[in-house]
Amino acid sequence: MDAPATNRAKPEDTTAPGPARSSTARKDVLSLMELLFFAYRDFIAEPDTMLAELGFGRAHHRILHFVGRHPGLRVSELLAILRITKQSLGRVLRELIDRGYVKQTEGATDRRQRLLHLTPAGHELLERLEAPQIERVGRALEQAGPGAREAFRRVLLALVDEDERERVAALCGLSIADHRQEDENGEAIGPGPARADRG
Amino acid sequence: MDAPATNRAKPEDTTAPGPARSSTARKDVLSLMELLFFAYRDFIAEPDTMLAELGFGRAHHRILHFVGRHPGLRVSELLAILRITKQSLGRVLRELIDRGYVKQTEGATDRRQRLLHLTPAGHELLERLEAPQIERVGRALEQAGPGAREAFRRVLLALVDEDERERVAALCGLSIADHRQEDENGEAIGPGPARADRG
DNA sequence: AAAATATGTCAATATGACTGACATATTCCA
DNA sequence: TGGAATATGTCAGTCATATTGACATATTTT
Repeated sequence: MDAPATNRAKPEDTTAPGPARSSTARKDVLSLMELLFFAYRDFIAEPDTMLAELGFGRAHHRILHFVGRHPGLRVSELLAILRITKQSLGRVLRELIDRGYVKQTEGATDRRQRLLHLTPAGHELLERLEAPQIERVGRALEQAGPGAREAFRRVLLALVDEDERERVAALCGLSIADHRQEDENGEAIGPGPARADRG
Repeated sequence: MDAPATNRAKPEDTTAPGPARSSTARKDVLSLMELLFFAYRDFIAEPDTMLAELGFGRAHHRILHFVGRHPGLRVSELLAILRITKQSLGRVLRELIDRGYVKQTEGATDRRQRLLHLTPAGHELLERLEAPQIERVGRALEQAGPGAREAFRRVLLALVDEDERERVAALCGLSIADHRQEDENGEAIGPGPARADRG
């Protein structure tokens, strides 16, 4: 299709403070932003359909995902990750608990904490929801060729707010310092400044 | 740009062997999916804040973006891109028109069509909204090193539904066949099958 | 002239956000 | 020990954005 470094991009004049982008480079970036929109749009389409059939929404999926991948997650950590208020989380989490997809346990050292876990039904549902997404991403990485995975990862991580990057990298089990932790206890996940509420 | 509002999927039919993923590769992919969430979350945070101050939402930004980049876009094309119903688009587009950010012109050859354009105020607003995003993406690409831009582009494009990929590539002005068109007339943008309504 | 197309609009409903206020249990600290 | 801080939950009201369904109008196609 095209040579790896097709110079549609321009010789990258990095003169001024920050990326002093030429008009061409600017359009390039805009194209990528658009493409990111389309990729994301299609990336969520399949689980959205399944969720709708269950009377759930995207918010439920997000919770299932993060709880599934980080068992023992605390409510406050989940709030920080999703960047929503506890009131917003409240109803959605309640539905998941009431319908038997998520369960809560008391914190071992701090009994105020509610540590979140998936039930077997929760694991099953999450697996069903994400199977098409895993398939899609896996295939995309293959199609994009060798090295694309790493480059993709680096760009995504660099898109994250700088002051959040380290925490996100740790949460996702990615490099930066590559301190992976498969801890059952939420405390390994992040010292979370628990913004609790915004108002 | 922002979070899509999709609500339907394609049958995708994964009959073929596909990527026979090992448990490790699977976790890798899940990490990337998580990272995509965080990247997207931070990517839209800045414009969201600005929009809120104006009494606008993400939907307004989406319209401004696509109209801004593809002047003369028809309503039906915009619907196909956003994958929403005309009723959903209706109110938001009306607000943008009423407040002087978007204007409509009659189609030259088909007077039923409403071709969409930004007013000078619309251009200004869009520029303000996207400046931080352009900055963010540009910086991320630089930080990710040479070649990252191309790899990122390839992965994103491969994430798009296969049967939409060519149209998306054309719309974004990206390779595949590299038939770029800077047409003032929306017809160049896509033969759009204008699904109009779902109900 | 009838059918199809492009667009617009009214109405009712659902989801997932928000702010604000307040309640409870637990832990920390002076 | 007792008050402050923390972690969580919940009620109430509002907003933005999406949905389905029905229908209206102008224009083009057949």
